[in-house]
Amino acid sequence: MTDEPSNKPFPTPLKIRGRAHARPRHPPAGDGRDADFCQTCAFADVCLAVGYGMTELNALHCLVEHVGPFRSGEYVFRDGDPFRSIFAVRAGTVKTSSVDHTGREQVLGFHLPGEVIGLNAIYPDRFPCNAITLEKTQCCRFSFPKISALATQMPAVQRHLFRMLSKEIGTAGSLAGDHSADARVAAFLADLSERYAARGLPGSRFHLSMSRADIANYLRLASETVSRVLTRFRSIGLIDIVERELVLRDPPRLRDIGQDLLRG
Amino acid sequence: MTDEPSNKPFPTPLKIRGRAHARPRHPPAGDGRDADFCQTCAFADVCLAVGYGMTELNALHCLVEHVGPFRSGEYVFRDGDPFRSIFAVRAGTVKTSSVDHTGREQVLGFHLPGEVIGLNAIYPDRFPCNAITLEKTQCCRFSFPKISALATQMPAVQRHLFRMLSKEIGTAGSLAGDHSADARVAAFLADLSERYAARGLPGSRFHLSMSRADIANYLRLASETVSRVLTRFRSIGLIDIVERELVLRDPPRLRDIGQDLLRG
DNA sequence: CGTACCATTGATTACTATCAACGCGCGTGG
DNA sequence: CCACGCGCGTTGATAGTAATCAATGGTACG
Repeated sequence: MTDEPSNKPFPTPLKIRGRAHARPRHPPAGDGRDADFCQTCAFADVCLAVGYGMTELNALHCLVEHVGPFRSGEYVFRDGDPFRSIFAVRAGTVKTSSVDHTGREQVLGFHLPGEVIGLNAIYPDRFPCNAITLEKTQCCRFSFPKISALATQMPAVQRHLFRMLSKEIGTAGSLAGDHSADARVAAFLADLSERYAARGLPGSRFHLSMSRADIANYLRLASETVSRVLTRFRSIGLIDIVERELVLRDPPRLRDIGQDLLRG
Repeated sequence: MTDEPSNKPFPTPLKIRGRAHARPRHPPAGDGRDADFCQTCAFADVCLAVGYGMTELNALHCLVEHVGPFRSGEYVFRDGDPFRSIFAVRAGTVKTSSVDHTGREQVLGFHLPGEVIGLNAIYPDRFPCNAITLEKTQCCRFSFPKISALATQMPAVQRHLFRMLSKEIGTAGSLAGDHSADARVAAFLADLSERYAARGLPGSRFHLSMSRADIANYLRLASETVSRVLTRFRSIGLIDIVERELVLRDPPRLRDIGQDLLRG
């Protein structure tokens, strides 16, 4: 649930980005802010691992296509769509969810800038869930056949894909335990905080782009319960929250309350 | 949660096995029953995909090591062990579980013959759980560096690894929903049934190699609740169960009760 | 300015955990 | 050989956590 350690330091990523974008033909990329976006990208460490000036690096960047911007509530992909690409969130937030046979939505996850979605579609060869933007959002699209082919030539890419996939196995199972509503909410907030921090964004003060209902659905609680827990957390000084603006006042204690969930 | 479709038919696997075992040097393999074991192996379809007589096929089989037999209650690997290999169950049953900070066990899964364990260790580079045998069990060990190297040369192997990893993302999340005790138990039994059937074993009549407490722990229920549900299922003619011998009397209805959990 | 959605709070219900006791089978040791 | 202890499974009684039902206030948007 914590983030990829190798992502945290970005010694000299901008130069890499600059070089790569020297030939941005395929996608509609090339605007001035790309370097900033890529800095948070889940593939950033692959680029670093590869080194400068290699043809493979260009290959990786050439198979990226920028998609979006999406407005809030749009679909990046839909449940049942044939699987051809994986996506990385460049900016914004994406919610993945499926709809059960009774028509009820099941939120599977929230995905922040730099995170990859669609890996769970490889096996069924169709997307097993919807990906819906929660705010204005931009994504990168990676053709999976192309990146697979690249992986056979570049062990670093293959290794990175294996690691991302393996990591998701762990995160997918982390909600499975039977935990109290307090523990679930605390773990949720602490996890979001860490993921923001891992991408260089403020981890103790951020905006919740999802509704209470989405949080509740994700945590398998009633939205009323989420509301009550947040109110209680605020009343004991753990957090400040007005609307969707959140301030963590005691992250260690929050982590502690949610520790069962945070693969402790 | 259902099994790999491409595993179900085994047109002509035995010949492949025979050829492969023509040079069983590395591992202590080579006994007469290997063909039977491999027939249920998770890598069987890879072998099929590769075709006959290829050097890569030999490479795949050469990097297999047979480990065990383990007696009931032994460890295949332990939480925290450095990750070097993935394992496939050849015969028997393996339980994976972790221990939380309070010392309580958390059962993550049960693994039947032909299923692979250890994929969730790639990312942390250590095993994030224990793997404990529930009965007399034999496994195959695949060096991960070696199989990774092989994957760069053989797209079919890479593809298979990607697919297995992706599949586990789905299964790992399937317990996350908030489902009734009835639904959980029904889904558990139906899932076991299908997995046995997928390997050519009788799917409506089998032995539960795990205790009620293990089942309950896995399903995040109390063992008393599992007991009550099983008793009720028997009383309404859904199943027969004495001790750990189980007969499914109405698999469709069982699936129906557990449908929420069984993805779709 | 009204409508609709979101969030909060209160009252009640229900499911399952927990506590407790008992039966059973099995291995051990007297 | 039998008594005993132990682990496992079942069944009963009680309690607690969170869901559900219900109502209200606030905010955004048309």
